[in-house]
Amino acid sequence: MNIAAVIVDVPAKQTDREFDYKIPDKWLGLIQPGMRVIVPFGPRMVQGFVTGLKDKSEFDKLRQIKEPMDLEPVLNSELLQLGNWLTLKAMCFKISALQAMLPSAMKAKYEKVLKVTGDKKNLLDPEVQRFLANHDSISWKDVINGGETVRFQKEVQKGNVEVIYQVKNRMNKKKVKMVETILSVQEMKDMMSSLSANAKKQQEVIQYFIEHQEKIQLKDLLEATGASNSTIKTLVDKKVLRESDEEIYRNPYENRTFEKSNPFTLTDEQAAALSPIVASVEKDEHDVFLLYGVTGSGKTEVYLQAIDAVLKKGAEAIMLVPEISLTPQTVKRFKERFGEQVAVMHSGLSVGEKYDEWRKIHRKEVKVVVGARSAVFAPFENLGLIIMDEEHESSYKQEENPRYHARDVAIERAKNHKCPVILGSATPALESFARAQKGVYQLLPLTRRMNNHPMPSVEIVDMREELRGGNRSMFSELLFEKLKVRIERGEQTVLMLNKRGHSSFVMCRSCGVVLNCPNCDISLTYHRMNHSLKCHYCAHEEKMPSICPECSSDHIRFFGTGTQKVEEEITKLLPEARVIRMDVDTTSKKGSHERLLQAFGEGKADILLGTQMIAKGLDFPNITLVGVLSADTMLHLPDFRSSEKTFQLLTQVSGRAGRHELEGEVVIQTYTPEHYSVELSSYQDYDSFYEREMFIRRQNHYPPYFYMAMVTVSHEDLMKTVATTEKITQFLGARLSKGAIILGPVASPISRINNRYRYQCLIKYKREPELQSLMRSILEHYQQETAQQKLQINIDLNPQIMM
DNA sequence: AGCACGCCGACT
DNA sequence: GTCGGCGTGCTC
Repeated sequence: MNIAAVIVDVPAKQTDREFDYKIPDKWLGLIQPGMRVIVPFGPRMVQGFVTGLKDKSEFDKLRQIKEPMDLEPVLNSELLQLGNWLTLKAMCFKISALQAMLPSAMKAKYEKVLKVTGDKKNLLDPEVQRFLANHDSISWKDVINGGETVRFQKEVQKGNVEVIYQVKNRMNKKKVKMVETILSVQEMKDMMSSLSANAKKQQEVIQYFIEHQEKIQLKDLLEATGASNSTIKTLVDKKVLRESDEEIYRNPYENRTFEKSNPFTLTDEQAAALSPIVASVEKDEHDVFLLYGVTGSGKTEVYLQAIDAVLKKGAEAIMLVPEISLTPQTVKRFKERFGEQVAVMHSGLSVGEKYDEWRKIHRKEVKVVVGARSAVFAPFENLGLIIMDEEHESSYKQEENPRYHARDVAIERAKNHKCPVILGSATPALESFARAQKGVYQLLPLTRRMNNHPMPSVEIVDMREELRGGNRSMFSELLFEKLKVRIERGEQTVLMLNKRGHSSFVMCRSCGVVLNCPNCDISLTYHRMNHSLKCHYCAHEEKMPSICPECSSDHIRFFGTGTQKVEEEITKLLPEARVIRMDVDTTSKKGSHERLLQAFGEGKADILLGTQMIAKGLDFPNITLVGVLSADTMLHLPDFRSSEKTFQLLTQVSGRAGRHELEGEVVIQTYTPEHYSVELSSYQDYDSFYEREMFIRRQNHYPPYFYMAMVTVSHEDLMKTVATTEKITQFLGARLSKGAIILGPVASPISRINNRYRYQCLIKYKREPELQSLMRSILEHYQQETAQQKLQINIDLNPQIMM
């Protein structure tokens, strides 16, 4: 077994297969499947994953593995197999699937360095010598930036300079310097007397080690003794002390303490939901449970106790939460119950912190991981349970390659491990609820709120009426009155502005022109910070004009009610109200999300104003009013799921009110009060919504009645884009069954991004066993053109967003 | 993806 | 006659 099959880090169709390498004798037995290695590939070095070992290769001129990057496999056999599954499911390259399962810190960083060969320095072109100054190596990037490529290439040809390809980890293990003594106490005491009298600091350090023999961090030792680095160095040279580097974990929760919490007594409903889960955990059975519980019904406690059962049998659990709700509140509940056994994975952590949390899992130092989408790949080997909270959330679908849905991955992994999956939601995705109805998933309902708190009362305000009544502000009279009362009573309010759809776009009031991005067919967004206009799809940015570029009128201004504008209006109307605003602007800095929520929780504000990000996971006892400023902004998006999304969002945000002793009220402002998703969300009536929406889905042949696949084609040339999409559409039309519905080619809802036109073709189908291979052959057919970046073809086998 | 190789046009 | 443009094909 001295040959390794390796998937190299070159995401291209032609290299999307195993390459064989000889394992050098010194690494024999050490190199295992699942390890990352550095291998020569053509003229350069690349990272690769060992996927298998063998004795023979079809290929006879094998090259050798240069070196391993890991001492132990980073992907176990289950994850390697999952990688193959993911490759098929997401139609991505094998390398992309493997890399998606690891923290980004483990992606390779490549550097090309030029180094002067041996003693050839004085043979170099004087210009080259000058450019090198007194270094004997230089990064290729610097050579390009300095415009010296030609001269250096000549030197390379002459053999005066050699090219070195380096492959490095993106992130290193964090290390600290430790100091310890290598002498006995007696030896140190002897030493003390022989030291000269003016070596005061050395004496103090030795005295310290006479009193404490343990290893200590250099930093702490310096602090404790007042000695300096040079003193320590002297003592190291005198062979009194020894310095060493020790790996440590970056700890994002360093300054937090978590008080141990104990399981609560469950309500009858909770207990009834928990028992089949525990039974399944104990019997090592694969089941999918849909925990369908109204907001505030105590789903989290069921999760916690289910995990408890998993830990009791010595297994591990993955707890998935949507990115946005990974607030300290959520983390806290898990850390309080399971203490040091919990690792946390979410985008708020730095690359290094994520890497360290991952290593804790890999080294089996933790048993539970709480994290967003990618945590579904946590390298546990004895998985006992996977939980997906708020399973309807769209953030579980990765919208870039590999386009996987964490729900599918969770179920696939649970099958491999013979363990249950819990999908939890107050407003399940229609696909999930339909499966529960069919008995594919097991439905576990929680119909009542904890301690029998009533559901909040919801009032819908028709904003058209308000306008007719002469109220042109963004607050209806009702909402404003209720808001005033809360402030008088010292209770808290959550105001949600559903900004998606149209944010603060800029329009001329004279000629009606809307300012669009020159590269993308999308309106520019006004940013107050630097008084500029930005495109959210490309990097385009321009100054806010003072006159309309079309008609030169100065009646140009930004529209759309941004959170900033709402905040200004509140300050005008209720100057005494303290407002915390949460949106992309105020939460972009690391940890600011947490800080703002904490401040609100501590009662430092009366109003929490924000976008969707405040709809989930908030659980503060003092919130008695929730206001939705405009419920219907996302209702009219060109997406068949927009009703579902609206219903879910309104129901979720309403659930923020009255979760504790105080009763809650909700005011929903809308221009379409008659729409069923607005109306039914006010009764929190998921079941009726489900019936209504399923009827529409059936009529229009949408999921869950049909599966979907979407092909998006983009090219700089509009005609080429249309023609290619047309060809693909015809190709599929001729080969798919009669039951398949093929829509297209049509322009994407965002018809141009970064000067590339976008067309799409949507396939709705019930059963197409050939679909995957047809899609593969499409990709293959256009391989050359896509490789040259002229053409882009994106295939999503389960699109969540129609853009 | 890189990178080498190789085949054609415009320069010393 | 050579330099350098980019299309073509390969990487164990």
